[in-house]
Amino acid sequence: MTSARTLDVAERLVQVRGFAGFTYAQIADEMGISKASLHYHFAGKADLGLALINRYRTRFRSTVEQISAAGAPAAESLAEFVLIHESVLRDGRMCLCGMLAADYDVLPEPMRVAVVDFFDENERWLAGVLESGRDRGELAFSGSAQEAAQTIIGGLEGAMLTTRPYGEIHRFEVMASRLIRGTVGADIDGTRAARAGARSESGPG
Amino acid sequence: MTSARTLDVAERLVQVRGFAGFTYAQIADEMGISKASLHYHFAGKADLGLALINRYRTRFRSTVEQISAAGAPAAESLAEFVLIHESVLRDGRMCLCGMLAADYDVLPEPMRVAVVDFFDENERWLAGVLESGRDRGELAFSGSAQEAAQTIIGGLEGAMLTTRPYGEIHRFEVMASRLIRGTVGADIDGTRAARAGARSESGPG
DNA sequence: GTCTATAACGAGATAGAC
DNA sequence: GTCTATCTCGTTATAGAC
Repeated sequence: MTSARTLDVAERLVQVRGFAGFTYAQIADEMGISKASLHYHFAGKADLGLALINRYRTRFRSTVEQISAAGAPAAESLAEFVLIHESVLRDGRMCLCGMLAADYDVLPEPMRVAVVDFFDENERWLAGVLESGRDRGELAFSGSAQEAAQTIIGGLEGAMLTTRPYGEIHRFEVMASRLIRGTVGADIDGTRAARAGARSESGPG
Repeated sequence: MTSARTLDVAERLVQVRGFAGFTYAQIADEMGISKASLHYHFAGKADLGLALINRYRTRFRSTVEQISAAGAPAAESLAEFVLIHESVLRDGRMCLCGMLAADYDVLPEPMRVAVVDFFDENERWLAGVLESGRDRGELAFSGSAQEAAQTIIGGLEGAMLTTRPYGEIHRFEVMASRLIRGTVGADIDGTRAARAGARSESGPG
């Protein structure tokens, strides 16, 4: 249990402060335990960092696979994919692996490999969504689905990166919407509106 | 002179390692002087960081103003804007302010303000290019030029961020090309090809 | 599994000679 | 302007008791 809580706290710290900018002392303080206890669960910062990526990647995978499994129209799946990122940003965080991509040069080798694996995996998943969306005539783009997927993933990471200093989620929404429309010709604002509608209907209004 | 050299060395270190990941000792080593000497020129890390952003911003401004002054077609100006980023990436670096945007939460307040100012200024310049390009019928996009500019700048930052771990500049080129085409309907590959042609003509071949 | 204590190192920063 | 020497603090990490 402590391991999981440690990962929760450390994850947020890395997403907010970067790999070089977070410390065992910060985790320990927040959890109300000692630094030494942390070392029992994660021998070193490199081990903790690697565990963070692996858990993040697994969780991310399960989320996107739920999206695919729903079998919704491509535009809707894309909107959900964007919403994953948006929810992270709403919490004031950068994507874990986006942050670690910035820190890439100071990462221990095993973490570097894991970060690249994360992007590769998401790129493959997204390319699959784009490919089948194009097959069904729901999406339109030239060239390979892989390239389009790279463009979307990079664009979302950049949207998070440049929005965070402003603290205005609207910035991200606008960029993501234009990015998806421009890259594969899909409109995700419909899903966003439906979501907002669903929220207000089920809300205390 | 030492101040300028210090900024050169520190700039690269920040672009590669982040603000929390670079140290006075690294600068001093590389320059062959002592840490104490650095403190004579820049009292603290916060002062050095602020000086870095201000110089970067000034240099960036002069570069983009040269682009506008050339009065080339919008697509060409956009290609030049992309090439600024590409040349940074070729050197294995992240955009200075993109990197600092990742480090935003650990930056001293004056640096935070300067980072946002940098993005605001470039967004204004780019929005101007897009607006006049649309007026002349060279570009096509819906909504405000400001939003389109935000999308492009964010997209380029993200393209740099996600390309750097792979070390394959081609990734960036593909993303940038798609980003510009998708956002404002311009093709920058023409300028890229012309550049490559010019290079091979003037080269030793 | 958690603790206190501490080691070992590197960080930013300062004093004062030259 | 640059140096050596040093300070102080924070960092990762370990030892060993409980």
